[in-house]
Amino acid sequence: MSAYNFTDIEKKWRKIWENNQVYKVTENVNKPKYYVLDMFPYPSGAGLHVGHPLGYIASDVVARFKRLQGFNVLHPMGFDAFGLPAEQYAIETGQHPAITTDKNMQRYREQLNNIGFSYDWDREVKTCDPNYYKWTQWIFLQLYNSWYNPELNKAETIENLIALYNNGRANQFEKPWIELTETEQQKELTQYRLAYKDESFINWCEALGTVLANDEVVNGRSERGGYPVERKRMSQWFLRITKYADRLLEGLESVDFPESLKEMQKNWIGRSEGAEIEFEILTDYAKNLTHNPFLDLTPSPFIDLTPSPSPKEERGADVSQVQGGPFDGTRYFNIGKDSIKYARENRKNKTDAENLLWQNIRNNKLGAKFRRQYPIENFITDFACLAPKLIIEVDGGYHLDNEQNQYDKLRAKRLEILGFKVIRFTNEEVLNDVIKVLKIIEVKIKEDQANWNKSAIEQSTTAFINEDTASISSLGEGLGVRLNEDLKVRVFTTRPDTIFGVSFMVLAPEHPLVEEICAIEQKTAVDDYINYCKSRSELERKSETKEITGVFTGAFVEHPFTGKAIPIYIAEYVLMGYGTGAIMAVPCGDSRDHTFAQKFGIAIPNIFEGIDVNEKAWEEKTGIITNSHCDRFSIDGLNFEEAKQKVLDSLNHLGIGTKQINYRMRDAGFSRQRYWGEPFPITYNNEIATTDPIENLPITLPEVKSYKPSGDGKSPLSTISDWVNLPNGNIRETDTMPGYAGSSWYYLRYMDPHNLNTFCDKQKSDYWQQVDLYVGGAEHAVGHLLHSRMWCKVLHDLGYISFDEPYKKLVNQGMIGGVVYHFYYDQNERKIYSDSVNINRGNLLQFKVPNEYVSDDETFSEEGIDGFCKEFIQFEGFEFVMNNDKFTFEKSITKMSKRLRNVVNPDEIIAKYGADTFRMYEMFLGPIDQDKPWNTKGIDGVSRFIKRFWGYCIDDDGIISLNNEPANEASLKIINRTLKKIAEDIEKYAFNTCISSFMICLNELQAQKCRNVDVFKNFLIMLSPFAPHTAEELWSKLGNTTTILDAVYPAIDETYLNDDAFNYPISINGKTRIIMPFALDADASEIEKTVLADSTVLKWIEGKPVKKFILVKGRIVNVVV
RNA sequence: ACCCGGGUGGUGGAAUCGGUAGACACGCAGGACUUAAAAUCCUGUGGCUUUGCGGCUGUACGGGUUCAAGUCCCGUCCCGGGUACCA
Repeated sequence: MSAYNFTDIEKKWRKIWENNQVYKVTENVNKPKYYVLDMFPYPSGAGLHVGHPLGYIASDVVARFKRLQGFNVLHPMGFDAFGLPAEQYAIETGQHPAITTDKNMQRYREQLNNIGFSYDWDREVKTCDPNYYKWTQWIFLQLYNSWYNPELNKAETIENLIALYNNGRANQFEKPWIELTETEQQKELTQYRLAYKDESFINWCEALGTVLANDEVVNGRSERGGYPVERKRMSQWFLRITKYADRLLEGLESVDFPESLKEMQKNWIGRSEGAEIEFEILTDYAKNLTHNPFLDLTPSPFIDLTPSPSPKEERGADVSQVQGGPFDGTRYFNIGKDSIKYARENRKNKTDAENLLWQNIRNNKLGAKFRRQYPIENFITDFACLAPKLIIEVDGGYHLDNEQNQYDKLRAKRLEILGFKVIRFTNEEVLNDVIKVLKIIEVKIKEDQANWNKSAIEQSTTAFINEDTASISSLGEGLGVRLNEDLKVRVFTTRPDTIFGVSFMVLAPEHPLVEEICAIEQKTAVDDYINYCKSRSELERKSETKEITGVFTGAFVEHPFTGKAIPIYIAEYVLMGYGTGAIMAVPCGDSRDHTFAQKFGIAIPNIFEGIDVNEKAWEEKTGIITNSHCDRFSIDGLNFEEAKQKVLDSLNHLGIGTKQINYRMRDAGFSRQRYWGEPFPITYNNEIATTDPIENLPITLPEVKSYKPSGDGKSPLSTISDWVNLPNGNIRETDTMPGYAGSSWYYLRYMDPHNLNTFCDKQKSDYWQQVDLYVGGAEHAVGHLLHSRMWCKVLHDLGYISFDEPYKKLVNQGMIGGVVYHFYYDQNERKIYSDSVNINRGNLLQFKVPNEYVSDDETFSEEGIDGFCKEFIQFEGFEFVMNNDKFTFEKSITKMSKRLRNVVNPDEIIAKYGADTFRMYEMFLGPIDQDKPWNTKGIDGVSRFIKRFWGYCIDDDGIISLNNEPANEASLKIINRTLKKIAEDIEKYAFNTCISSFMICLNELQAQKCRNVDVFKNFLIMLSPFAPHTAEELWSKLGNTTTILDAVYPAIDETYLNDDAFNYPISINGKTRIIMPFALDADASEIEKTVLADSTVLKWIEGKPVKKFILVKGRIVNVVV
């Protein structure tokens, strides 16, 4: 046979393919389209390693296969070219990142071409190319100029929002829109823009004078150099991705992603459904405490919450405090602070009449929840019931005054507009015959009860709240002034069903209420605790073993059902950034609350039937609720779902709780204080952001003397004054965009890569539509994939593209690992331990060592140690604890990375075995989505296969040794079956079994001595996606003048797929004993007769009676005796 | 701690619906060719047992359902990934 000279063959065809532009693709409406996309690489200096191509090969196989099937296949490649390594290299060497990046891209392209991918390089996309990032900037402007309209549930242009303001939509400044200054208008709009600026924390490293990315920070120190890192507050760009939380979640239903990846995205978004519940604060009562309340909740000593009434006092119900004209019905006011204080005063100094009435109507005594001194709009009502909407006023003497009378009338009118009924009593009426008064109230409640339908209640709970605050507070953004904030703690809980298990409340130490509610006696303790929290760095908070800490505030809330007083604590374990920053603690149902209760000696009321919660909380959502009732309400005997619903309904009736959905996901930071990224098309005029007009795009990166950050936390761009300071006096934004900006939409640019007028022509995106198959690593599960999904939805909402999910199907290729060596070290003792040194590694930190410091015998030579310490100066002066005078590493398999320098280069493999063998071997390694360590051991098997295939088709003189001798039945069977199997397996992305099938097919054909040229032509076609060079060479040797790329995947001849006989395994009692052939259409009774007459079968039956005879056609026979 | 994956020979891994466990390879052992080596080809290769035919056993472990379980159910252990005082 003529030797299989892969080097020549591969070189030859690569050249021909390139010259003939065989991979060029254009929109062709006559063919169905298929879009196969790889996650484009970041062109690092280290070049490709063997892990990269795994996914690329898989997608290339699919692309080539789809082409054989007649699809118009888009299979592009490009580079995610902005990034930190090039910038760091620039800082070190002064080399412009564009130059290094360019060089690296060149090298990548070469390496990729060596593997024989079918990319249309005409469509190459480079994110650092101004012609590309022009459109990244343009999309940013679309984000900036859009807002998310919750009514339409989609993004729309900011002009629509401005129009709403012009039509009287409320704003935070409480003035008509046209009266706002531009700064105020922009401030208002900033709350809605999909791209906005806000203050937030960054990782600041003083020693390096730079901002660090999260993964550049290791254990609270900079990865490079190990310098301390602190959190610094800076103004940063954000993308309002949280508005898309629900749609990103819903969208997952419509796409074919791996379950685990969907799960990750779901967790990241972290939607949790629950309720927000208000608890009224009883600040004053703590002062009267004489004994520890926590151990003594039932029966509560605080059931009577009324302190001795103070002398009557004329309240100035105080028209003067009402700002502006109160009755025009269009403007809303938050209640003034003084009014609230005043309301509190009144709570303390109740009139006798009010007290009497209060004692008789509180705690749902009349079947409805009343509150005292309840502010509605700018009024303070004596008693208010939100459902039914009822207000009871008890009048003192001054109400007889004429002016006041007038005012009362007007106020009653306004309250009626809001849907409230006002009943008015005099002090005397109440004091003389409270029973009569109560009856009147009860009748009113009953009258209204008929109308207690849900929608009415929903209205009632929102109508009296300032529209602006309502929308904001429901989004959990904590902006604006909330009505009644001073009087209530709002908590978020996913377990409203456990409300009777509440025995304390916890606020985050940063909670704004803390200062206000804190009792004087507790002030010192609370301040100390807050200071303690502040002093603790992020590092300490995270690394320290989770010990629960906290402190009592001295304040209480009232339990909405039982009326008992519940102490309020502050504790670090409640985070200000999630939910409302406050929780109702249920120690019997939450382990953290349980620990806390135990530590602070708080009661642990048990509400779970038959479950012991003394030692441990019961966190399951199963079981029956008990001990959960008050006078008029009970959820005893209900399960989780029922109880939750009932409590929610009731809270809703009472107007103190609403269903609430919270998300863990935060808005995405979009600012980097770096050089090598897209500049923002934003300038500032007196702090007001102005967008660059589209015709000015791209805003290109200027040349800069030093790539070092400015040292004050700003990007190097800030040092170029003639770039920063524009002729018109505006100042340019000096942040740059993060790495994910460019990669969030690149799949669209491939469709129309050279368009100078738009990011992607709609006609083209309408043709190519979604990516049919997207292949890439799972490490992008949340970052890149969520961002590009969001961008896609925004572009869709704004009408630029017609689909709202970018990727139809996603396959995660597994990681190909490399060997990594590591050691354990003790930061305090300053010691580094060798392998097999007997020490508890549990308390030590691990450090992975670049491979170059490790010699073949896995030891660390003396020189190695020196070099190592020079590079990793944080270990300078550490003692190396040896084992038998040797330092040995521990070994593991990890992701190949430039940083660990354990990279295996594909070029070497290709030089030795050829690209086709390399391609097939990577596919043969195992399922595409599985992680596997790289080893070259098995490659010989694939290499032999290709050589054998070659040698079987080509004789010693290099002449085709296939012929026209008709193929026999067996050969036609195997080739047809393999054709079917390969097609099926590719659709299933089971590439490893494809390779096995090829081997089996060749083995059989060889055994059958089949050299039929048609059989082998078919073989070549199905082999070509995997081994394109070899297939093409043999294809042309067979006399074909067109490329095998344009061949048609052979039709499968069904007649060869079905056998007419089958070798039945005959088992007796489930154990296979012999094999007997039967025709597939053989009669069942015939088979039974024959089987039971067989001597071997008889032997195993041992004369026992046959109980059952099971025949599964084409599968098995089982005889049960 | 929680949520996802996964656990099959010396190794990588096969095994549509529950239906012959270990396909296809690597490695190893023996043989052929060769002066020799490489390459190539042939034979064998889960474990235990038996001279042999054969038998027993076997898919992390323990139970269960079934005529039949790697596959389904319950419990346990281990490995990998993700997330985390998220209420």
